Amino acid sequence: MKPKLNDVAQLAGVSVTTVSRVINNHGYLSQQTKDKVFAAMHELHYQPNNMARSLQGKNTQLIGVIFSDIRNPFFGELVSRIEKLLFAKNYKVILCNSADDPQKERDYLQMLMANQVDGIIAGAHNLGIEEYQQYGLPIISFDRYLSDNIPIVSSDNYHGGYLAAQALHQAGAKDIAIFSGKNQPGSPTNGRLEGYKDYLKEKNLISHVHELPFELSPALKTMEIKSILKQAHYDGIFCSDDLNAMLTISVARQLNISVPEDLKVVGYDGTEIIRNYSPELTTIEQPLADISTLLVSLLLQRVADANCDLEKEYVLPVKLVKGITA
Amino acid sequence: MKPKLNDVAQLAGVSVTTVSRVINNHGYLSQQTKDKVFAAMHELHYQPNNMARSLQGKNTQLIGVIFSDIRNPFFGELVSRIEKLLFAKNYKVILCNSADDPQKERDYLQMLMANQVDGIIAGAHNLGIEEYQQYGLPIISFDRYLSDNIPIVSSDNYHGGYLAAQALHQAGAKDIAIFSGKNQPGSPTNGRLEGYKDYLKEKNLISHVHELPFELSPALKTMEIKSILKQAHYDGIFCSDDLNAMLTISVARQLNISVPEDLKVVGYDGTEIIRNYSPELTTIEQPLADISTLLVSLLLQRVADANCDLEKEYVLPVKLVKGITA
DNA sequence: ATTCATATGTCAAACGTTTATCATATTTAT
DNA sequence: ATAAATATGATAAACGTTTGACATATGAAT
Repeated sequence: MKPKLNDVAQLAGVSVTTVSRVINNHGYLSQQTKDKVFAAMHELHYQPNNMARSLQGKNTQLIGVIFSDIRNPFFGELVSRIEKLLFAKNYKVILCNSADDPQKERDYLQMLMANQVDGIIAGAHNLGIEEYQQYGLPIISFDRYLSDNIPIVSSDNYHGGYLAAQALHQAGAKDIAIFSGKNQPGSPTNGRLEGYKDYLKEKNLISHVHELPFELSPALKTMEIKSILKQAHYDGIFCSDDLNAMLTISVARQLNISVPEDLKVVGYDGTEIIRNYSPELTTIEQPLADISTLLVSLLLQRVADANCDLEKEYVLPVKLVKGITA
Repeated sequence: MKPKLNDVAQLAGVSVTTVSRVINNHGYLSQQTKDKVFAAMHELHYQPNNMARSLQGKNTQLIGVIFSDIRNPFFGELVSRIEKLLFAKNYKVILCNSADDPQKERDYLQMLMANQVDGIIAGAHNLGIEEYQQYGLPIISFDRYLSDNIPIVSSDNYHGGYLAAQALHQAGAKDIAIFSGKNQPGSPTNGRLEGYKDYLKEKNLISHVHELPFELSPALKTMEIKSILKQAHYDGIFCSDDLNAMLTISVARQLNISVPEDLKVVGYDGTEIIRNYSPELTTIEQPLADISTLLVSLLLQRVADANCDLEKEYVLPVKLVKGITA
């Protein structure tokens, strides 16, 4: 059997009370006793049972992290960073891939509650999840409105869209389209779309909006892109994420449209993996380090003090990363 | 306050015992009572406290999943699949990125113990972690020997290396190098290396082994690759993972070595993201769906019965995915 | 009329910890 | 010498749930 508090106490020749005091650093303790107890804990490979501790009212040190799917490199990097930051603060991450399935997201929320997580970082994008409000749990949202008292951290999507359009235009493009995600109300891609539109309006250019639903498989997206590129003759395309940009560039090559000479492309996200392994792509970089740091820091503030005053929205600046595609 | 068993009981007008019996489907219960109880649970948004349940001896339904870093698309996809499979079986994943840091891995193991996880899937690659043996916890390992009683699931690295060399050779290459990871004993890349070497030996070709340490940044790897490509004149390179292959191809382009005409390249891993977004890459595909299914299934067998008989090693077949780079 | 399966209740112990209360030493400072 | 600070222990309640023991009631089958 796993060693318990009592076993440690016996081995160390002290009372359970004392062992517990050592572990929780509570009350008066001599160095000698601490040493004895730690030695015993070590010898037995003792690990306090977190279930029992948390029943007693201690934090579980568990944080639920909900995103649609870490296979998307953007979420992969974000979750990886969040995990690293939380680990450093002695928290553990329960990973929840919602797969853009509202029911799965709901189920996960319930599970997280049942597991007494201390808080949640949510970047999954299903609207109408009133569940988020009903649990009085610390929650911070990434890039999505969830409810009035849940702070949102996001990058400056509007400015990103604006910058992207500007980059295409300044690189010489005149006929500039956007391949955006599905434009649900409250979705972050809306900001990108608006920024794009506003820039074009300023320059008296016409905007061309194509929706490329998130959930399409790459093969279907490829078909869709191919059909668009064949019938319209854009010389600039702003893709609302880097993967779509990669696809667009690859389709263009297939159609003998040379990038960037005939067609300029700008992506969005700028993850490490894209910057490292596809440095040719011009893209709008979201500040992932700052985003994750802020998400974690805000959440831990709320965990420490459920009523602490936080802003409703934190918008972090984006920047253009020049490759050669625009 | 969160509703408890007692609150549900009162609302439903039954005893706590009955509510608990309903939840655990234990003993005789009328449909009417069940309905009343479920209705009350629903009305109160009741969620049983898993901490209390697991203290009582129930499973936590928590599984620790340790890999070096989900930013690597291979681990990202693997973890994503594992998460999905476990979720379907009502398990939750505690995500552990060991970052190739033995101390972090050790700390994580302790944390997982403290959190009473029901089992662990480990794909982190730090040797000499005797900790794995000392906890009597169900563990399944991916692609790495951990200890005698821990089953290993892996793809057929040897055959993968063999296939890769063969593909390069059959595409016309004669001077075939391998860019492998660090060749620690027991590391999976060893198999790939051996397969590569054996194929070349069969064909009376000379093997050229270059180690490209995992932990190098892409920029440093790029430098390294550049220097290798400049001084040697290989016409075929087997990279022991797809990201290195991407880097190699991109360096080749910079040096005006055209792929595949002057240099053929084969990668390893064949994740969805690579196949979808870089279909030009010829690579050895690891069967991620089967790997994750097997990892989860073996683990759950061990969770159900700690002493169930499992093989020491499960080797799954790989296959060559033809792109245009070889 | 008796037995048996079904259905529910009361009560209490148990899981492993934390923590408050009280008690009792031993040291240190005044 | 006395008070205060330091150090430890014994005991027990509490966290929320499960489960076994036991009691009791209803309805159905014999």
